[in-house]
Amino acid sequence: MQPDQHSRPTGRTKSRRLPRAVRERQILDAAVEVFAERGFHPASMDEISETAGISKPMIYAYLGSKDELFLECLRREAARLIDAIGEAVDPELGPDEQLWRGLQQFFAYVNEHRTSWAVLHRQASSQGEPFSQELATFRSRAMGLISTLLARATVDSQTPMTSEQLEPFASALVGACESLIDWWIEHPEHTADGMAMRVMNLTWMGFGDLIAGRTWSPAEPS
Amino acid sequence: MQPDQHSRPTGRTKSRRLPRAVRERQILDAAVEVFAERGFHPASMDEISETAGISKPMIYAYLGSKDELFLECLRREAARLIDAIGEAVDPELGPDEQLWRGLQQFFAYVNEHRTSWAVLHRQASSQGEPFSQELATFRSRAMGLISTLLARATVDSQTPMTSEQLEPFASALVGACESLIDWWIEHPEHTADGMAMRVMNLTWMGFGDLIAGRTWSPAEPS
Amino acid sequence: MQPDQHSRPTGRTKSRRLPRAVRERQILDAAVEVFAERGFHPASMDEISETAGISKPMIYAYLGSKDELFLECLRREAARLIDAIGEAVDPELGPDEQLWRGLQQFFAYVNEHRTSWAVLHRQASSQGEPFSQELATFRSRAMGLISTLLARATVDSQTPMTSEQLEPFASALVGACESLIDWWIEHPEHTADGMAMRVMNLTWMGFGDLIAGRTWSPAEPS
Amino acid sequence: MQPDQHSRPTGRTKSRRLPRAVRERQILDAAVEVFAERGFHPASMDEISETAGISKPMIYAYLGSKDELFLECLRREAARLIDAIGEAVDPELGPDEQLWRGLQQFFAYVNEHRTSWAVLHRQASSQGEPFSQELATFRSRAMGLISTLLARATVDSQTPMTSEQLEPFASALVGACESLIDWWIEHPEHTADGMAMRVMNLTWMGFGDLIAGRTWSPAEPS
DNA sequence: TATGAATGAGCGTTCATTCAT
DNA sequence: GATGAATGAACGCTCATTCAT
Repeated sequence: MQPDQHSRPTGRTKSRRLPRAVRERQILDAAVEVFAERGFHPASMDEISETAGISKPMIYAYLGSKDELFLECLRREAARLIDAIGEAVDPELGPDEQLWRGLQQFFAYVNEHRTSWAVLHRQASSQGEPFSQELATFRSRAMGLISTLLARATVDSQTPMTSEQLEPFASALVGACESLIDWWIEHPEHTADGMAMRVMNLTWMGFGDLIAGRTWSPAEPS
Repeated sequence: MQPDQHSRPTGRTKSRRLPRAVRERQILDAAVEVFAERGFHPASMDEISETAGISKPMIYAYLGSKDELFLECLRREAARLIDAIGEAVDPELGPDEQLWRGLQQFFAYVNEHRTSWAVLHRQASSQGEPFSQELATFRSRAMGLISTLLARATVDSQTPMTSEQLEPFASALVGACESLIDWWIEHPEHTADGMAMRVMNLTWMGFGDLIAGRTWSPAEPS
Repeated sequence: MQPDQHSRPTGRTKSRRLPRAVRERQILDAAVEVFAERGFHPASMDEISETAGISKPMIYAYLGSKDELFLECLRREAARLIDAIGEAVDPELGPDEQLWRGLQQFFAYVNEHRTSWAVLHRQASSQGEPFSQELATFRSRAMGLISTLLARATVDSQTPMTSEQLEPFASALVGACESLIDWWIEHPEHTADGMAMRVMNLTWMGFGDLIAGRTWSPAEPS
Repeated sequence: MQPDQHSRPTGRTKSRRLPRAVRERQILDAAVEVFAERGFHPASMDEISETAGISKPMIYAYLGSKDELFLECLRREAARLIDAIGEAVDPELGPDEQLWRGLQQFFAYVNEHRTSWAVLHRQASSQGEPFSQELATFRSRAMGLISTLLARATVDSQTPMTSEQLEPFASALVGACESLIDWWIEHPEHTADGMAMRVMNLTWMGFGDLIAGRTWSPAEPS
């Protein structure tokens, strides 16, 4: 019926016999793409295997079930994001500058990896137990960074706060960022730095200061 | 699941042949419950019909397809939430007090209607176009309230801000609340007012003030 | 939900309490219309009841199941067609004139009652046993008329033929007419008489005569 | 049902994992059988898959939806019938002899493939647009053959007729054959050649000649 | 009498998953 | 190692039919 539809477009004839690591990367790339575009349930293993250019049995052999595949996507993308942010923060700086750098990097990363973020955040949060659990792990790592940072900043004040007390604030900060990204998608004319600045103004200064005309701005030439 | 919700009027004695409006409510109640527990796709019309105690054909006759049913759930729950919040705000008060009342009511409502909130927020945001559209409509209404409120507050300041400029801050505020709810679920020992207070401290005062030991608290006995 | 959609368009307020015969006619009219438009299986009892302006339980009370309803449609429409044709034939005339009159009337009837014909012929012939049986009954009555007519015509010839021998020819004649109607639908510019003439030319004269330029035409002014 | 149709090659020893082309043939065979026996709508994909000895998903993978499957049946059977007839006609012969051979072959084919014919004709003609369209295509090909044949025959006569003028006659001829087959089914004692002869007598000679005792018969020993 | 309300049963379709080669 | 072939199980949806009022 369809006689000559074989042979992948990319010159690789047959493309067989690749090392396992490469295959796994191909599969995960395709999976992230398809999960991001369709959502977890509507994404079919058929489409993922076609996108990856690898037959379904291979996917099952390498990554297990659809759930495990999705979890693996989650872990990889989360690690990438955390790494990107971690590299940007310099513990020598003041707390507001550290937060600022982290936010800068966060929005820059999301800007460049929209699909990753879609998989990571929106899809994972809405599916049941195994995934939201994984997402929670990632989130708590991000929140841990933030609350530790803030805790250190209060150490010398009159009312030092434990990192545990600061956890809900970190959570709220993360949520604020996630929500702002939705707004950003509909207002793409703003820059990543502009978005980070908004978060600083809201969470460092607060509406009280904003209303009074006091805003936050980064220190002299970064 | 919710033991004393409506209490079958006639002690389960074949209370069939109810008027349409009643059936529609039963169906929507069941649908919200099942969608919240399973998520949109995994929720099956069979389970919804069993939960509602009504056969599937009636669901289709009254509410249409699964998509339409979900949309209707969304609309009802969103309207309820918005109403609950709207009733709590008194335009005579100062902006921080208004925000405070709104947040109080919001967390109180969510506390009492966890399943509604799950349907409304997490499920709707992760499914495709027809639903995220509906959710956006609801969200923008909430954000409109907030940004208008803040805009009025800056009118007399040196740097008045338009409600449009304040929109991203409103979006971030909403996201912060949503995220805090996740944290709350894992720390249920806190009260709704405590949660609202945290949001006030973050968004009205900001980390800057928090670190310096300045916090927000409601006006004298309300 | 839809508060004021009652009250039939036709002034009859409520239209209740009509004699049974009238109800049955309404139902059959609607059924023929819907069966003709949709086909037997795709036609739903819901649509029939809506078209008739009568609730479904009434249909079941008066005409029985969907199958029985369709059979009743068949019987009524077949009787009408046979009657129309029977009235046109005058046993005093010659056989070709009788055939001609019958065909005239047949095409005239079909022209005016397309939906009836659709129900009668195309739908009935393709559904299973109970219906094709009914259709066969009708057909054999029509074929009986024709073959009797032809048999009488051969009585005085050298090779008289029994009406039984002529039956297959009658069947073929009926089939030719049915098929011509399909062609007619796509060439509606032709008149009913023109169609009848074609049948006469084919079945009375035959290709042999046609090719030789000999055609049939009705007797002097009818 | 048909005992000696293909004879499972390996005596039913789990002969799974067959190439696609073979499976497609099996599916189409089963589909034709079931569609013919039950009709289009009452035929269920379940029964087709059981009859074919193949699970439903394979049917969908190979042939698409129920509609597409039916269309494919139509195309295959129509092509077979047209081929069978086309092979029988010899353009060197006179027009009546050509028609005679074609009819001979037609009745012989239908005699051997009753189910095919049932699918082709009765089912396709009564279902909606996509199918009657396909049937019309097939029919017009058959009619084209006939009317061209007749047109050539009149070329040298006093009143030459275009193939377009002859189209309705061809249509009627086809309908006559179809209807005769119904009669044949109830009188199976007649031979295929006998049936073909009846058509010749009706359409080549006409009732006029028949009544007068003039009949058609094939040329000397064929 | 007349009907809105109600359902059992079934259909077309799809998908994650696994054999057999 | 790699894949085309294959399926059990389920899902969304509809329909003919009947009950209770």
